[in-house]
Amino acid sequence: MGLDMADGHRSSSGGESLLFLTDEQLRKGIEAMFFAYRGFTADPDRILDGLAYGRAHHRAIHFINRAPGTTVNNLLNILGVTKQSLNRVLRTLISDGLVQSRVGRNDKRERHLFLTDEGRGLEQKLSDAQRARMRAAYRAAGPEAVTGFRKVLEAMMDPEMQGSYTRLKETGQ
Amino acid sequence: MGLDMADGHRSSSGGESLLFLTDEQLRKGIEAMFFAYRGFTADPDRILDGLAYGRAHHRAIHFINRAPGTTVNNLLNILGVTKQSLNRVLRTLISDGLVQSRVGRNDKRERHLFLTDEGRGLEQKLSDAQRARMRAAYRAAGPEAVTGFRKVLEAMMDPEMQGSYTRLKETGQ
DNA sequence: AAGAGTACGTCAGTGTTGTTGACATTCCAA
DNA sequence: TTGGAATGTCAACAACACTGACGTACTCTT
Repeated sequence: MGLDMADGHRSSSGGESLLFLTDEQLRKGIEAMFFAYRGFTADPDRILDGLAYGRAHHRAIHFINRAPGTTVNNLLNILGVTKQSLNRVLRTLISDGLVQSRVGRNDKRERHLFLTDEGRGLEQKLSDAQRARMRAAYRAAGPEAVTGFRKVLEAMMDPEMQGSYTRLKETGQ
Repeated sequence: MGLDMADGHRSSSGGESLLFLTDEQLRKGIEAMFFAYRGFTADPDRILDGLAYGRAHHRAIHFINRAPGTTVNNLLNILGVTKQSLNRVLRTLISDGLVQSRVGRNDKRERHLFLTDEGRGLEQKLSDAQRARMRAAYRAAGPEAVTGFRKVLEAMMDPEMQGSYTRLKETGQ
């Protein structure tokens, strides 16, 4: 009961080599996610530290760049935070001249969000850093590993988020 | 310059199929990490919500369970936060009777940390939830994908954290 | 034209989690 | 035994999430 956890899934029935589903394997995966996510955010965090921004600003900038003209509501769904929380971030980005907010043409209640040149500048800096690490990891692991990596991550998302992810992947709108 | 980013790595030289290193592929990986991490923490977060605890408490409980008798300093290095931040979390866990802190025998400055029965109970509940999602993802993706998944994640960690990860993996202390 | 509903912004209050700074205790080595 | 290093604790503060309530502007339905 101490360290060795009940290992209820080792070689259950069938002869299908389900060893990769043991609790030990799963725990390794959990810890790998934890440590890897730290590395994943470390480089952008260092850049943001100098400025008055945080991870929340990075996320907003990333997705506005990804889907220019997106509405506040849209962004809200993607980021999964409250509008009050997002608003605080957007307010600073807009007043600092990194993001521009335009009133909708069809529906004037909506605000469409765009990066300014300055905003794109910061986005580049951040995503260059993040891509560099991702590229190194991809290169070290090889193409097949990358396929598996993405497969597992997609299966780990909440279904609605799988939707957001796929939609972004396909259309970019 | 809007959506389609400069794609400086497509089929560079050699004939080695480096298509998996395009900026587009990297960006997909980045977004996959973002959405997947949300799913990864969602289930434990829901459980913690009811109690007065957060993600930091979960992390502490996880690694104390993983390495019983670990010192505060040890835990500090693994978690990558300041000792003051960890201390607040430990204080509530100890006063709530989930964690026990014993003064070191050799070095009385050190505190060795253990889960109580109650602490182990919560740990089980949390890790059951997290493992269930991980298991579903693993099963959906298949064994080869899992190998690739872990490979990429390990390459993404900071080197020091690779150390912590491997050490945990091998010895379990 | 009136009323209901939607999209966005804001104010106020709260909780978790990170930070720095100051400080007490303990150990070890000069 | 004294000074420095290691370890852990307390206090105050900042970032960023949350809820709840409200105001404004606009759209859609009847």
